[in-house]
Amino acid sequence: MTADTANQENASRDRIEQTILSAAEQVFSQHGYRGASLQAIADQAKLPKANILYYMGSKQALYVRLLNRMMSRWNAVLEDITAESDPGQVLSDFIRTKMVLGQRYPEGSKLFAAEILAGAPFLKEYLSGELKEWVTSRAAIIRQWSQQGKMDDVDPRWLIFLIWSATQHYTEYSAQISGILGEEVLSDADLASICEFLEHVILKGCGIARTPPVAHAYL
Amino acid sequence: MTADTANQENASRDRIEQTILSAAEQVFSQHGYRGASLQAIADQAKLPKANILYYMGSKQALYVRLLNRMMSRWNAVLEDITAESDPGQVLSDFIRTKMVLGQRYPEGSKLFAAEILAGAPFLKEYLSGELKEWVTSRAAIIRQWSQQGKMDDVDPRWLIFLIWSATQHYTEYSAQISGILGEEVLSDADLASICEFLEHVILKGCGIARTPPVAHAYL
DNA sequence: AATATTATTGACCGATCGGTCAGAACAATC
DNA sequence: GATTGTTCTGACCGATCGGTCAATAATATT
Repeated sequence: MTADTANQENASRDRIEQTILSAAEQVFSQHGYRGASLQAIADQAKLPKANILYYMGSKQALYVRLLNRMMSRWNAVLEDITAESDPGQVLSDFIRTKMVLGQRYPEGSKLFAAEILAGAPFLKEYLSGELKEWVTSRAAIIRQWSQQGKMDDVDPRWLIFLIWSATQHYTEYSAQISGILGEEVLSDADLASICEFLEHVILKGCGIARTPPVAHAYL
Repeated sequence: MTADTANQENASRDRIEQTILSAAEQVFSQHGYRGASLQAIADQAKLPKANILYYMGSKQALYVRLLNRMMSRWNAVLEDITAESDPGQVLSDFIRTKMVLGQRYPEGSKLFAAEILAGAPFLKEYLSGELKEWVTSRAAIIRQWSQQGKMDDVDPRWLIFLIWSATQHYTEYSAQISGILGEEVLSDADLASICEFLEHVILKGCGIARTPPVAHAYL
């Protein structure tokens, strides 16, 4: 096997795997792990069912792989904040980043939500390990901001959960939002309006002076 | 059938139906409509599978019945607000009521969430009908509050969604919250702290002067 | 006591589940 | 062109799916 053909083969394999992962993400996110069937995933990917198993091994392996892919997308968020950071800037970015991630990977977000609803059987370890550390360390920094008088003395954990829930809501409850607003998908104007609202309420609610308004390219 | 025996029979029937509904709510809320099996529900209820179908007719009928029961619990929320109401009092109550409802009916809340995640196949009509009207009418009142200068000029729809998401989060993501906090269930002190936080941030964030602090019995 | 009604459930139905496997089809190496 | 290795997939497996049904048991009505 030459380097050329190896690359070609791998590229072909990658393309097929991406097709399967994308199809599986849709089905799993809608119906959860148990509710999803390999046949439904195969239909979505327009491949024979046996082909799915040939590439992914098993239903569980496919599911875990999707979870890991989604988790890895979150690694960069709020990675480099310090006690000296500007709370307004950081929280603004946090809100916008989470909002963009949700809009960019709606199926991944819903997949995560379904996993949590089922009691997080495959993510228990991650939640009580990595994610707990993530929250603890960020909470410590936010507490320092409060002590420095940069913001009100609120419980940082509840603040993080608030931003999580508020942003996640618009992807996971998209069916509800659409039904209520009467729009099939949120327009860019809606998204901008929502970001603006969340920043206004959360920053003001935490007693943070807003950083000078900059024109954000949030999508 | 005498009146006495009729009551007795109906009481017996009611008790069995409640057992089934409760068991089904647990299973459906964890695994969604497709992921739930009648056998799992029967095991949970400690009844033969055929008995479930004898009382409920079909899987779909059982599911729809659960959805309706959950929806009916929400009917009273924010029912009697007017342009003259005090925003601080109303939003405070809204936050606490939603928080209590989520804690009181965690399985029902999760059931609803799973239905929305699946694309709301059984609730599309409700969302774009009753619920849309509910939101529209409340939004109109909130807008009047803004015009009267009682609060900032924020989009009332985003405000309603914010309160929904923030409160719902603690029931639907209970597995995540537990994992991160390292507590199996939220303590009463945690709940009080969360309510306090949400009121502080949301009211202040909307420019609403807080109503004099009253000792609330929120659970 | 006899009869009618309702409640209960094991056995079974066709369909679908996740997963296996043998062999066809295809491509790379010699 | 023969050989080797990889990709692909129809056919099949036992288990489970939602649902039916006939029988039995229990209860009401007469």
